[in-house]
Amino acid sequence: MTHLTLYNTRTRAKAPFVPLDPANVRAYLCGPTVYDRAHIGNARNVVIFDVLIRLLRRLYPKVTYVRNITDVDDKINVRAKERGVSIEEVTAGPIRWYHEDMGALYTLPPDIEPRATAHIPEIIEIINKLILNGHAYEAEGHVLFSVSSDPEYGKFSGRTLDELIAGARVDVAPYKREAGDFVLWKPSTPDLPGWESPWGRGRPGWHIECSAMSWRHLGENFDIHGGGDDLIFPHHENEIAQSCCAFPGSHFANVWVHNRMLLVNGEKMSKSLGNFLVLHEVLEKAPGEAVRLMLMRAHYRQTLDFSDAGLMEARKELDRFYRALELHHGVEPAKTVPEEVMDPLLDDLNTPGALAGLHALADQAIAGDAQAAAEMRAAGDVLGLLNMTPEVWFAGGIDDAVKALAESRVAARKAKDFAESDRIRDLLLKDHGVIIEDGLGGTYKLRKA
RNA sequence: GGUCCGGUGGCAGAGUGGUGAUGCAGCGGACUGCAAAUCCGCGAAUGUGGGUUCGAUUCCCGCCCGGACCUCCA
Repeated sequence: MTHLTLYNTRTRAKAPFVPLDPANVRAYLCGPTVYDRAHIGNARNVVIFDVLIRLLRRLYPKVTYVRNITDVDDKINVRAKERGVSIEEVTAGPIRWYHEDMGALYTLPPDIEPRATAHIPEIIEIINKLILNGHAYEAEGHVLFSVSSDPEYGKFSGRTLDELIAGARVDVAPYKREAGDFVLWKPSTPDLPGWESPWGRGRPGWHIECSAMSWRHLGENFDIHGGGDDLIFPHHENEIAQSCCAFPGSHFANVWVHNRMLLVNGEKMSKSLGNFLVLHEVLEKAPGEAVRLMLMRAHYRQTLDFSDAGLMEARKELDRFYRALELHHGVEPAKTVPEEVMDPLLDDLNTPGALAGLHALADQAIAGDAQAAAEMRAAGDVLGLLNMTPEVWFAGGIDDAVKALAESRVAARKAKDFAESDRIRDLLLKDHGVIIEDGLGGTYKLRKA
C-alpha cells in the first residue's frame, strides 16, 4: 500500500485521501479550552492527530497544522470572577501546562496556534455575513444561528431537525425562534469580558471561534479537521453550518477524523466517578513515551481502556524496543519507514498494527540485523516513539551513589562472594528501584525497575 | 425513545470469505554462581441462533450483552 486511506465521518466510510493542494496539506484540530489541566482524553486526541501529521509530512512536501486555543468561554469567565482576575491571568497557566504536558508526550507543536481572543474581528465578520445571508438573527442582544435556514443542517451528525427539537434536554431560551438555534454572539454584563460589536458589547458563542480561526489560517476549504467524537454534535455540526452558510459554495473540511472516547480502568472517565485522569499526574507515574504508546495501542476509532496494567505493558514494550536498539549503538534512522509499519498506518492510522510491525523489526534487530534497527528508528520518527537513546531510557536519572554501589558489587562477584553480591543486588532493587543485569566478563548494566 | 459502535486466547488488541497478527502474562528448555535480559519451543480465542456460500470469525437477519452521542464534554 502506498496511499493514505482515512475514515471520513462525513461520509461514514474509508476513502483514499486526496489533498486539495498537494503542495500544502491543511489540517485543523480542535484544541483545548484553557481553564484547567489537560486530561488523558485530550492526550489521546492530540497523540493520534500527531501521528497523522507526522505521516502526512512523510507523504507531502508541506503540511500546515493548526490547533487553536479557546481562551474565552463561560468556564473561564467563572474562574476569573471567582478569583477576581482577568481571563488572561486564568488562561496563562493552563496554556503553559498544556504545552508542557503535550511536549512530554512528544507531540509536535502545531504550525499555527491561534487564540480565540485574537480573532474577534474575524468572528464578527462571519456573524455579519450570516445575518446578511439570512442564516442568523439578532434577539435581545444575542445573535443566533437559524438552523432551519440551512437545509444541510443535521446531515453531518446524522440527525433531523425534528429529532433535535424533540430531544432538546435543556430549557429553550425565550429569544430563540427554534429550539435548535444556537448562539453566535452573546451580550456581556460589565463584569464579564467583552468586545464591542454591531450588537453591543459581548463575546462569542462556543462554536464560532473554530470557524473563524480555520477560515483565517486555512481558508474556506481545507483538508482535514479532527477532534473527539463527542464533538461531532453539536460542535462540528455547528461549525459546518456557520462556515458553509457564511461562505456559499464552500464545503469547509474535506475529511473529518474523530477519535473515540477512552475509558479509565474500565469505566467512563467522569468527575462524578472520581476517575478523571489528569495527564500531568499520569506523567508522574510513567514516562511520557510509555503514556504515548499506551494511547496508540488501540485503533483510534475504538474505545481505549486506559488502565494501570496497560501502562505497565506499554513500558515493557518500550523496554524491548530499546533493548533491540542497544545492540546497534548510535544507528541512524533509515531513510524510509519500513512497510510493516507504514502499511498499517496508511490504512486509516492502524497504530496497533504498526506497533506489531515494530516488534517484528525488533526481533530482527535483536537477531543482529543493523538495518532493522535503522528501520526501527525511522518507524519511531513517524510514530513519535524511540525519542531517546537506550542509555537514557534504561538508566537516565540513576545517580552516582547508586552507580558506586553497583560498582562495589563487581569485586564481590570477582571474589565469588555471592552472598554479598546478591545482597547488593537486592539493595539496589529494594532501596533504589534499580535492576542490575550481569553481562559477560564481569560487565553489567543498570536499569530502572 | 432516536442514532451509531462493539462483543476475538488469562489480559490487551489487529487483520481476514479458505488452515486466526502482535504484546503482556503462563509453561518447558538453553544460557547464568543464582538472577535478569536474550534465544528455542508449548498451550490458549472469534457472544448466541439462523441465512447466503463449496467454505463465515469475516457478508445478511434475529437474540443476548456492553458502550457512545442526542445543546457548551477531546
